[in-house]
Amino acid sequence: MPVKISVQPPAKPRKKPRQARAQATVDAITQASAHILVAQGFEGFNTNAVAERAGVSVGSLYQYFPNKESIVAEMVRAKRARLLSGLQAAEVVHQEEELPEALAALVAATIAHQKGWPQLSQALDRAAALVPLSEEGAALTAAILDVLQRVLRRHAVTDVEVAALDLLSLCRGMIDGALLRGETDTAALQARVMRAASGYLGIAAA
Amino acid sequence: MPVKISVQPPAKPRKKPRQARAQATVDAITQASAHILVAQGFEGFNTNAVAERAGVSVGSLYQYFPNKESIVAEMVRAKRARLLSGLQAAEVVHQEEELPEALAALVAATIAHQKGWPQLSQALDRAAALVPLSEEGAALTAAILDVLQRVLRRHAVTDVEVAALDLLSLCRGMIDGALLRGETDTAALQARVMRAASGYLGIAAA
DNA sequence: CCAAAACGTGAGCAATAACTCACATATTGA
DNA sequence: TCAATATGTGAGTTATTGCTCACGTTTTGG
Repeated sequence: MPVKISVQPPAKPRKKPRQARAQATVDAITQASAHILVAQGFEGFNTNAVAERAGVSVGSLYQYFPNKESIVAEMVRAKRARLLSGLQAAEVVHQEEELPEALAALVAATIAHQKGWPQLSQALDRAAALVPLSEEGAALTAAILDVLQRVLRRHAVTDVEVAALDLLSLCRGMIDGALLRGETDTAALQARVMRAASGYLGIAAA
Repeated sequence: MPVKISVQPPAKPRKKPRQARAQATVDAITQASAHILVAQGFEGFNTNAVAERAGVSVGSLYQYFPNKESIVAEMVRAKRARLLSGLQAAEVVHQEEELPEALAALVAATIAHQKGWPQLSQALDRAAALVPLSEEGAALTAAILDVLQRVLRRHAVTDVEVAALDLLSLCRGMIDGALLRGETDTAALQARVMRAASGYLGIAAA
């Protein structure tokens, strides 16, 4: 049994869809992948099942994705990109306000981001650890942390690197847990997360 | 493609090891499983690899575990049992003290529990979602929440059910994140977690 | 000492799944 | 109109892996 190669080029690129029907095929594949990831996890995520559920042939799948990992990698990339947009928007809008308000905006953006389909959010987060991400995917992760660090630094928080990581872990944990057990009152959730985050930073909640 | 059967009896039991060498075999299997889970995740966790790494034959493996899921289920059960012990001990020792001190003891127990081999802790937490746990495993999870709820209730915290879940998510997230990125200063970590938890509960840190 | 029970072995069966390829159909641009 | 290009197909190849079973070895109890 040969040991897994430590790092290999994340994915030899395949062709991009040029016609509308090709884009529809790609969309069907990612949709089907989402459903299967939620239902079965990365275990049980196989290209034959994805193709069948998407209503396309495996051959079509491999025209646009070089391997099954790349499907997940692309989904993770897209999700990270959406979160980053949300956070950047919140950062800009609340640029002039005090820390509690700015933080509240970031937390709200994170909750909104996970709220749509929390099971998929969780499945992708788990799967992200098992596949080689694209360069862009990794860069997005760093950019997300950057936003948080910038906001904290602007408000004179000390030990910004650790604080950003801690706050991200804290929020992810609480939000994920609450949404997965079916909580729908996002205002209440937001308030609870803010109590914890404010306590961490030693400030009063907004 | 037949749909996965929703719920089947978690595991038909196999024989228990009676002689010392049999116990050694079982231990070798769980040790090997730990290494493989850490290195490859539940993906890449296969019985042939486990047996080879353990230095036993697959046949021996299947004498004590009815299927590969049951190996993980047993590891999860054992880990939950250890955490529960730690929490119960902390609960008893700090029974007479105020909430900040009692909470600090619980947090310390949780950190100590994850500290030994954080990668394995994380791998097991992830894998736990993918295998049917034994009844005992599920009961242990409930018991862990119970300890937290008892402590909170004793100190007149409101909304104990939600608070217990939130605190558990919050701690898990922060502790996991910090230990996985190699943090070794557990006292500092404990202080940061306590700031967040205290803020959540609206009390002063210990 | 010896039979029965416990333990250990590993080749190999059957199922699954990643991925290819030879070929068919649809669309486009001139 | 029609070739070039894009897209779609799915049976088949190859490798992996969960698990069994027929058999050998070690330990135990009387």
